[in-house]
Amino acid sequence: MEQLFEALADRTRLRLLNLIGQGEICVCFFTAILRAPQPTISRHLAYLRKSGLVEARRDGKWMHYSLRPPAGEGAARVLSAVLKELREDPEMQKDLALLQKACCAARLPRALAGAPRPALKETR
Amino acid sequence: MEQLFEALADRTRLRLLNLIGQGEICVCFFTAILRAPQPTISRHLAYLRKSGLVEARRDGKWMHYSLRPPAGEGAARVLSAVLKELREDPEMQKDLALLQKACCAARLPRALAGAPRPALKETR
DNA sequence: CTTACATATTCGTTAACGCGAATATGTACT
DNA sequence: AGTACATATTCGCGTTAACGAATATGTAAG
Repeated sequence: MEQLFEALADRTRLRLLNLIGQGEICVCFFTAILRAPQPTISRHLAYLRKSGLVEARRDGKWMHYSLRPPAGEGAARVLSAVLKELREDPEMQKDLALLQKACCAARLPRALAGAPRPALKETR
Repeated sequence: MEQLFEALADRTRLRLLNLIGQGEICVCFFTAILRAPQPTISRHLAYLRKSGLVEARRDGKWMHYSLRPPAGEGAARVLSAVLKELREDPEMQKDLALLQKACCAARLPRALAGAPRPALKETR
């Protein structure tokens, strides 16, 4: 349980989780949306992977990350309360807006040209 | 929000919160139940106080700590989910059992003689 | 096989954390 | 004032975490 909170005790990781909560997303979108250096993103994703919160899937050159709901029922309830609460934060909302925009744009910005679009769940 | 999780990312603090969730308790009970050195307990309580999760009340020589529910509705929901989940952990259950015992014992152990008994909420 | 690109990992440094030991503060009692 | 007790704080240390910079891995394409 502390391990869960260690994983959540970092703003970058919370922003990543907030995005991953929307569906399966590949790394290049994270770096574009968070505007953080790629090694930083990669390290935090590795951290989340080791803590069991997310899982990765390789697709050619791209790595897609998605949420892996915790095994225990209680931990799962905690996590979903966290994800819900995150959406109250202005920066998190901005991140989500950027993700929506990137997802639906007719042409992706040059930094993302060719990248597979994230598969977002339908928004409630 | 990260600050909340930094506070939760430590086993000692989780054990303290688990106990404080039962009602207002004074420091000597924490040291007796967790069997940890007094400065350690005191430091972690200070940490929780600074993070706004608990508040302290002086009563003569004794300091009583109690839960301070987070301001935001979402954060409050997260915390209560956490507290509920904590009770699944064997060590946390053991701590609660020791607390109950200390609270209802006819005579307190010598280490706690004279200490004000915690005011536990009724158990559901 | 070389290049290009997406992603991951390593290295070195700096900052924060948790702890034990020692000490300080605050309160009650005499 | 002086002692006893409950609690808080400080100090020094080893461990861990995050970061930028550099480099390595893996895959696709020519």
